[in-house]
Amino acid sequence: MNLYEETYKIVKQIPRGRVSTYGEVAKALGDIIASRAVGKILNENPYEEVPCYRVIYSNGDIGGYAGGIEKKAELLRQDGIEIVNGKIDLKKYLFNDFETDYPLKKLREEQQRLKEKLSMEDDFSVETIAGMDVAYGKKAYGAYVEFDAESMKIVKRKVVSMEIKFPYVPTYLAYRELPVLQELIKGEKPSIIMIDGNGLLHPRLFGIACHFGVLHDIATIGIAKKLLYGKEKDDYIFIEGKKVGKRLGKIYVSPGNKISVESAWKIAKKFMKYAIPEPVRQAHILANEARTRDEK
DNA sequence: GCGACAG
DNA sequence: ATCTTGTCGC
Ligand SMILES: [Mg+2]
Repeated sequence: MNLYEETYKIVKQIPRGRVSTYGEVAKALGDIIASRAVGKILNENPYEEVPCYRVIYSNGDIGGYAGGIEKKAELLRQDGIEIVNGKIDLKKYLFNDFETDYPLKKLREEQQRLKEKLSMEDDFSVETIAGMDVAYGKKAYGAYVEFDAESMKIVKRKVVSMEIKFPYVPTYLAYRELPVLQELIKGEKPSIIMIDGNGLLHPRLFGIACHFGVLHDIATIGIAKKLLYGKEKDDYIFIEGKKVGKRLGKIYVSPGNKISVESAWKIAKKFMKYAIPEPVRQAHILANEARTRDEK
């Protein structure tokens, strides 16, 4: 699923003389949480036939335009739309009767379905611990760094790159980064993988670490630098009363698959040298080096 | 303008 | 996450 193309397919439906909003387009994609992503996607619109200038703020303000806001206003006036004091009357001009199959709703349903395959019981060995992360430029660059658990030394490094097909949308991070991680894991079989992002610490209890863990039937740990969701109490994070993660200094550790909150936290702690566990930190550094080398 | 849901 | 550079208003 390419969310860029899905978005262009929707925006293309806005007729001349009407406007829609970033939020309405996001709703047509299946989740209003993607409204900022819609703005980003339209900013990169490569298609002449996709009238991205017909998408404005939900308060009636014109919003941004890569070719300048003045150009956007001019194009809208050419469509016959009145702009009064920089505002457009949405009561009069709003279009939201989109034909769509709500792709984000389908992805949400997939998350719910795959969640059934999750295991929260400890079921792992501790021989090698890998970290994975992705950096972005024109393309996505993924890095895999594997540590030997006893010597704490790096035993393997790997980098891949591929086209970006999905923007960052809160709670759908997996759909942006999973394709890269899938490519990275080919031929590798670490005991445990630490992934930059959340595991259970997610509104649907299914962050990228869970998703990857289920897909590959492997033990995973989510390592997040900021709190996405949940209530914090005494270093533990709860979602609807369920303990889903534990704070480790400035970061949030949550189980992905085949591991408990406590075990995930202990493994992460063992690899703490700076603010982020070494496997993830090294993967982050390596991914950025790959991008810089390739694009700059 | 603030606050706002990982990366 | 990336951009991209100042020292700051709030
Ligand atoms: Mg990352």
